[in-house]
Amino acid sequence: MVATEESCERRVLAALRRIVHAIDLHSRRLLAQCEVTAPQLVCLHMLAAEGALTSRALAQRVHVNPSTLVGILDRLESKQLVCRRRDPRDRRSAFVELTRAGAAFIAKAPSPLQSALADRLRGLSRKDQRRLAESLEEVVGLMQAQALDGMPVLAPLRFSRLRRPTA
Amino acid sequence: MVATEESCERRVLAALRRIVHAIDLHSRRLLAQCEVTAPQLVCLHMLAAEGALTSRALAQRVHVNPSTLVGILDRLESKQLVCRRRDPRDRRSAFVELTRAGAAFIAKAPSPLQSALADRLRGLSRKDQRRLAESLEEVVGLMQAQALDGMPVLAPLRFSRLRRPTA
DNA sequence: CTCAAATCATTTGACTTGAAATCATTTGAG
DNA sequence: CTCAAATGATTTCAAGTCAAATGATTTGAG
Repeated sequence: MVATEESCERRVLAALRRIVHAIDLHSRRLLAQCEVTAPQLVCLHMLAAEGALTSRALAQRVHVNPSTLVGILDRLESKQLVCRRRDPRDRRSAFVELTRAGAAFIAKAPSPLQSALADRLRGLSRKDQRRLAESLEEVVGLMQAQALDGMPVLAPLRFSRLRRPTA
Repeated sequence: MVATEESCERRVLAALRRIVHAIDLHSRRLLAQCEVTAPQLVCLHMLAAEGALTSRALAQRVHVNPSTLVGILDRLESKQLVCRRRDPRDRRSAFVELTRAGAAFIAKAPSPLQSALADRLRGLSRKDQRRLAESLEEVVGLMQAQALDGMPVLAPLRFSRLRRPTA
C-alpha cells in the first residue's frame, strides 16, 4: 500500500506547500525580531547591492509584481529605511534608494534566508552548494515551463546521487 | 567573480522566491480556468481522499493555519463545493465535507500541482520521483529546523541533481 | 506642434497567509 | 453541581501576492 507515483506527486505538493509555509513563518519571525519582513529585507539587500533603482527595476530583480512592491516600499519608507525620489529627467520614474538609516540597518541585518538553511548551506562544499542551488532552480524551471505557451516536451530528467555531507 | 558561498545563498533565496511566485501564478491561472484556486483545490483533494474532516484536522493536513482555512472554506462553501456540519456530539467542532457537486468537481479537476511539473514527475522512474520528493523534503526540514528551538542536529542532506532539459 | 500610444507608478480588488483576540461549548477540579 | 480552564471555530488585523484599471508623463507619428 506504499503509494507509488501518485503519492510522490502528493509529497512534492506537500513539500512545496510546506516551503511556502516555512517562508511565511520565517518572515513573521523576522518582523517580530527586526521590524522588517523577508520581502522587505530582500529589497533592502538588493538596494544595498545595486544602489538606487527604479521601482520597475527593483521589482524585476526581486521577482515581485510592481504593484506588490508599492506596499513593501510604503512600509519601508514609513520606517525611514528607503526613500523614493522622482527622476527629474523622467518624472514618471521613481528611484528608490536606501536612506542613511537603511544602509546602517542592512549592514547588520540578518539574511532573508532561514538562518538554519543559510548556516547549513555555508557548511557545504562549494560544489554541493552549487548543486543544491541548481536543483532548486530546476524545479523553478519546471514550474515555470507551463507559463510558456506551447511548451512542448522537456528533455529527459536525470538524477545523480550526491555524496552525503557528513552529519 | 564566480559564485562563492555568498552568491549560492542568493541563488537559493532567489529560487525560493521564484517558487512562491510560480505557485501564485499557477493558482491565479487555475482560478481563471476552474473557478478555484490552488489552496482550495488542495482542500478539495484532501477531503476527497480522507472523507469528512474537522476544520482543525483539515488545516493540519494541508499545512495551513486554521484561521486561513476559514476564508478558503467560506469560498468553497459559497460555490457549493463543500458544506460545514456541526458535530452533534461536540458542537464546537465543524465537520467539513464535499457536497455531491464537490465530489463531481474533484473527480475531474486538475492536479493542484503545475501541470508541467506533474507531467514531468509522472515521466520519471519511481526511484527518481522518490529522490526529487526527498530533496524537497530535505529543504523543508532545513527551513523548519529553526522553528524548533534548540534544534541541534539535522538529518543528512541528500539532494539530487536535476539535469537541465536541453533548451 | 498635437494628440494618440507607450511607459512608469500607483490604486483597487480578490485571494492567501498567520497571530492574537473572541465566542461558543465542553471538560474537569473542587 | 459549578465555574474556571481548555478547546474548536471564527473574527480581526496586518502583511504579501498579482491582475486590471487608473493617472501622470513622455514619446513619436503625422
